Amino acid sequence: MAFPQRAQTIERPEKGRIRAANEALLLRAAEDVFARVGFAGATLEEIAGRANLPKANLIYYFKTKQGLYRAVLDHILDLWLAQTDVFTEGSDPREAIERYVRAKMDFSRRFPSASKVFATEIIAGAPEISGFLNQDLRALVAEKAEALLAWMRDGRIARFDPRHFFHMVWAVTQTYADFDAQIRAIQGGPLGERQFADATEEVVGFVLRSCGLAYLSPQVDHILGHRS
Amino acid sequence: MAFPQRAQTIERPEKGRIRAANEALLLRAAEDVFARVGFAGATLEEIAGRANLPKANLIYYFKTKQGLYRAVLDHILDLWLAQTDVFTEGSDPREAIERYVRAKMDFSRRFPSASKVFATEIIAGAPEISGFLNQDLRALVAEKAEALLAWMRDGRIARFDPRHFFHMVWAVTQTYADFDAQIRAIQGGPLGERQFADATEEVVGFVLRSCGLAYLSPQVDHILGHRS
DNA sequence: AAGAAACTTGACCATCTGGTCAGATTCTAA
DNA sequence: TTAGAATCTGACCAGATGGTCAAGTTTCTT
Repeated sequence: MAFPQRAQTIERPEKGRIRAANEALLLRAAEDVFARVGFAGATLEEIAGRANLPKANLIYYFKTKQGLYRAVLDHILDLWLAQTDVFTEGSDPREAIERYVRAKMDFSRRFPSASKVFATEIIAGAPEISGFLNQDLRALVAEKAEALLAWMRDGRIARFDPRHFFHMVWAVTQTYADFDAQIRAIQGGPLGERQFADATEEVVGFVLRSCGLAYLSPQVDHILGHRS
Repeated sequence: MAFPQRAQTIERPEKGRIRAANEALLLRAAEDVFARVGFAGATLEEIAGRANLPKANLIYYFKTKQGLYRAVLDHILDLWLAQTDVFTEGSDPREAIERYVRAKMDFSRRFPSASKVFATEIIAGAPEISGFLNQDLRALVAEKAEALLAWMRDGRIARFDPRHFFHMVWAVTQTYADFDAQIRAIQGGPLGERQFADATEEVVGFVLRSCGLAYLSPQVDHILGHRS
C-alpha cells in the first residue's frame, strides 16, 4: 500500500488467494478422477463435485476440459522433474543410482494418481506432452547418461545403453504406482508402509545388480527359510 | 450331413463363419481404438467404421459397449497367458529367464495395442479383470516362484523376492509397448526391427544381471568408443 | 464509501453417443 | 425349393455432458 507499483509486482505472482486456493482444490480433484477414468471418462460434474464447487465455477477457472487436463499435466511434470535432480555426476555410482531409485519409489508411493495420469497420457500417444518428452526429458536423459558412461569407462559399473537403463528404472519404479491393482492381487492385499519399504529394497537390489553392483535384499532370507 | 447330430456337434464351435469373421474384424478394430483413447473415449461409430461395418451391426454381435470391451480383454488375456509357459522349472535358470524375457519383449513388439489396453485397464483399477488377476495370475506367479526359489537354494541365482521379480520383468518388457511414445522421444525416432532387437538385448542383460547372472550387452562397445 | 474487479451459480442449450427397432436381405438345412 | 434362422442396416431416441450466459454476491482498491 505504501508502494503501489511494487505491491503490484509483489502480489501478482499469487494471482489472488481465492483463485489460488480453488485452483489447487480443483487440480487435486481432477488428478484423482483423470487417474481413475481417463480424460474422456472424466466428467466436469464429478470433478467439481469433489472440490465442493459448482461445475460453472470450474469452467470459470479453467476455460475448457482440456485446459484443466493440461494444467493437471503441467503440475505433474513439475513434480516428475523435481525428483530427478538427485542423480548427480561425480558422486559414487552406487550411491547416486540408489538415491535415484529411492526417490522414484517415493514418488510412486506419495503421488500414485499423478503417476497414473502421466502413464495414461503416454500410453495414449502423449498428444499433450510431446513437447516435454522431446525437449526437457530428452535433454535430461542425455545429460544424465554422461555420468553413467563415465562410470562405465572407469570400470565402476557394467556396460549397457544408458537410455535403456532409464526406461528400465522408470518402468520398474512407476509400476508400483500405475499397476497397484495388479500388485495388490499378487501380494494378496494393498502394500502397507512396511511392505512398500520391502518392495523398495527389492527394486534397489534389482537395479544395482543390473548395473553390476552387488546387493543382497535384506528381507529375503525368511522366504528361503534359513539365515545362511 | 450324413450324421446330423454329429455334424451339429462338430459345427457348433465355429458359431457360423460369418459371425466368426466379423467378430474377429471388430475385435481387432476395437483393440486399436481402446488402446488409443481408452474405454470411455472410444465410440462405437469409430470402431465399426474401422471394420467397415455399420454401428448397428457391431451392436448385433456384441450386445453392449462393455460386452465388446470385455471380449477384447478376454482375447488379450489369452495371449498374455500363452506367453508364460516358456518359463519352466528344472531347466537352466539363465536359459529359462532369458527365454521368458525374450517372449515378453516379442509380445510387446507384436501386440502393442493389446498391451496398452491391458495396461489402461489395470491403471483404472482393473474393474473388469480382477478375477483374472486374483485367480489365474496369482496362481501362475505362485507356481513360477517355486522354480526361482529352488534356484536360489541351490545358489544358482541371487536372492530376491520372486513376486517382485515378476513385477519388474513385466514392467520393463511391457514399457516397450505401453510407453513407446516416450521411448520414441528419447531414442529420437521409432524403434525399427534392428533397434528393437538391441533393446531386447539390453533388457535381457538387465534382468539376467539383476538375478546375479553375468551378461554383457553385445552392442554397447561402440557407445563407449573402444572394443576392449 | 464506492466503484471496479473478481468470483459465484442456476438455468439453459447443442451435440454426441450408446442403444433400440422394425423391416429387408442373405444364408442354411432338409 | 422353401421355411426358418441369421445377418444387415437406416432411422430414431433418450440421456449425458461440455460449455454459455446473465444476473447476482463478495472482495479489493483508493
